[in-house]
Amino acid sequence: MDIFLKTIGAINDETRLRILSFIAINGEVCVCDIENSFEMIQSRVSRHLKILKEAGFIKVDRRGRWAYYSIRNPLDKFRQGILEEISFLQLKIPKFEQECSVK
Amino acid sequence: MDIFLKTIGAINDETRLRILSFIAINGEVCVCDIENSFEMIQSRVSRHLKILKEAGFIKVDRRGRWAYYSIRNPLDKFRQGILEEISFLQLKIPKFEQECSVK
DNA sequence: AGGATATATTAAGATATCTTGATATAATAT
DNA sequence: ATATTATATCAAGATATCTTAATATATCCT
Repeated sequence: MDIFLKTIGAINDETRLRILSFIAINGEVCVCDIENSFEMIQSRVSRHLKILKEAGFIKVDRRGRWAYYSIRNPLDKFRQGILEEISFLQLKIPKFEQECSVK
Repeated sequence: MDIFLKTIGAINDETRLRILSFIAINGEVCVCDIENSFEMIQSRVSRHLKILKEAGFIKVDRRGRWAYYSIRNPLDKFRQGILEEISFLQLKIPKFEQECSVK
């Protein structure tokens, strides 16, 4: 129940839908990639990633000073269905701008 | 997109999850049945029903002075999946108390 | 060690959602 | 027509969520 509302709450926000789609499309991305691609301030991105992670959609892999986020795998049927539904939406997803982790 | 967030927003509330389950379990129910069964004031019930209706989960059939709400049928795969998921939650659903439409 | 960089957390204001109580509407009953 | 009943809507306060700016933490580089 609690985790259900957490899951639903996580996708009840357009910013998070766009970030989630962005990750689904681009695979493993670090916080600064999202920051640069979406032109959002860091604390905002970080907060949304945390909510998506706690809702079970994404996982984080820390390597060096970077935190790489990606879709959790395997993903249960319910979240998978949600991801599919989100993929049908006409969300404005920015082009991937790699600025930090490779420079 | 808009309708997606409306759908998600509708189930992002425990009260509405319980009302939705109640309707799924009991079939056609009128506002006062929900009012009595849940011991909630009328305006609150009415508001939540409106949100669930606008999110595409339920429909209303007005007969006489009563408004009968029931699960929309047919229901698309996505909303169907959500309903199923909700049915797995251990929600406290009150016993159906029929007080008005038959008296 | 000290500085720079990437990310996380916190605090405060802005915005949205929920609840209640009051009022409006519409159908029925007298 | 007037009163009653069922439902819907509105307004105001309470609560939750989102955004930004500031600060904390942790890693890397020299």
